[in-house]
Amino acid sequence: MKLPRYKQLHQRLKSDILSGHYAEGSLLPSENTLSAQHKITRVMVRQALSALEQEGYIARRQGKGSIVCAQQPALGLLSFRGFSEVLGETEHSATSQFLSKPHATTWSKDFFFDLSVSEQKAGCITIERLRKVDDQPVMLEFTYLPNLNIPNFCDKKWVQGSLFRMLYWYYQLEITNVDQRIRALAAEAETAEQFHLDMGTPILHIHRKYGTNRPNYFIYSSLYCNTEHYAIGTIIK
Amino acid sequence: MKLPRYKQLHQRLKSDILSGHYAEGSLLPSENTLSAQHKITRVMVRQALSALEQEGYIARRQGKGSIVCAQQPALGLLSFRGFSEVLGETEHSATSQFLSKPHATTWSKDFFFDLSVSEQKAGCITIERLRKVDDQPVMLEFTYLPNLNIPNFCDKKWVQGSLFRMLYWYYQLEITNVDQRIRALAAEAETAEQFHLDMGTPILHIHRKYGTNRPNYFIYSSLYCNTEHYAIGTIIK
DNA sequence: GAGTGGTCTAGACCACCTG
DNA sequence: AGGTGGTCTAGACCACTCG
Repeated sequence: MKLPRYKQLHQRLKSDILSGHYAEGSLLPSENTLSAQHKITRVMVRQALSALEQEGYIARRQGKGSIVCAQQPALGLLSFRGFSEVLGETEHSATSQFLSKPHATTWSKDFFFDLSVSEQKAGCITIERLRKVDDQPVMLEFTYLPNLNIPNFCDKKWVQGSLFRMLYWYYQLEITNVDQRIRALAAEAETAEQFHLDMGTPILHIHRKYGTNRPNYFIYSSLYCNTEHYAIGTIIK
Repeated sequence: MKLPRYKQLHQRLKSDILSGHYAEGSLLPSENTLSAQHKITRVMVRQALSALEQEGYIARRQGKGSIVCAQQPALGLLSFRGFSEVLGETEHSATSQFLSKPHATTWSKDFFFDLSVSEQKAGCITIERLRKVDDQPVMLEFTYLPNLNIPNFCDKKWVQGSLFRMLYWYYQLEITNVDQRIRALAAEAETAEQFHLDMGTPILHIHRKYGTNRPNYFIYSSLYCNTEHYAIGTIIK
């Protein structure tokens, strides 16, 4: 089980970018330099860099070099956009709080996706978070991780406040795709309360199933969003 | 302005796949064959095939060959998912109808995205479509194309009922990314009527800005969805 | 065993950017 | 002018699939 050398280089560079060894906006060593350092041909170096480029970690400019990109959240998927932001105004202050400590439980009987037998048996870790923008609660998120091969998850420190970064850091777990179902709902009593809204107010709801680089390991999420003042923005490439 | 040979091969193969010259599920000629036929090295053939693979047109299998994939809609972005489908039941019958013939107009004064001066001057082509699933109206879509370098658009025949396929066919225009804002709204009188719903029912709304392979050419879209019975499903890779 | 894609080498020239 | 990434050649051996 030996990794090809260009994949080794790819992972090495990715780790270095994620750890901050190469700062955002700075240049990676040139292709010739990497080629000499790692004693592989430029063709192989380029294969590693192409992968990094495709994943959005670097941008390559002829005559310049390989520029380390600003890091987007997993898949550039989920971000709030205030309408004021569209008009070029100032940034919003976003915060995130836990409604409960992440904890291991059994799956709900009427869970929103079908689960495999091994997922069923393993049980899940439940994470409940409320996100606020400008002190307004805008997103209520329930995340469910099958309790499989993520030892001591609940005791780990979060990395930069991000679940996905944490999963990569401790378990080399990466998100590779998302399958989601989006609906508009009328707020029920409980969610209405969380958002300080009247019952029946239109609320955005998303069911998500994240695929990962571990075969048959999926992460599930159920999100409620108050989109009265902020829309959900997604950029897809 | 000469295209690199591997890009020529890439485009040639893509056209052949889209035109049905290579059927879905069949094999492309082997790398060695393509290399000999086009008198370029295998390295360059592989560069072309990698691009096709990344775009989702082919899947490569060691020892087997390059398999032509089932063609997904642009970016695999927008599809309706009935909940019954999740339960493994039968397919739904989806139809699409024009509420008006595509026509050239000026932009609305309070258009939902900022427009460049050249876009403003060119005016836009407006397309109004209503999509139904099982005879239930589920999506009302307004699409706006800047009237720039798409001659005789309104006279063209649609290709397989798809706007994006049509744009590729006549103008080699491809969608490269999407920036969207999603909200839950209370239905207004007009949309409520289209969907046969009561006013105030929660409705999903999406503003989209599509990027293309033409620099500074964008396509805009405003969508209303009734998600009472069907959720919007998106798969992102 | 023949053919496929996957990995890899050691060169070359060109287009572009920056000092 | 020197260094960067972009394009390109002509080979090689390996891992895998299939008949």
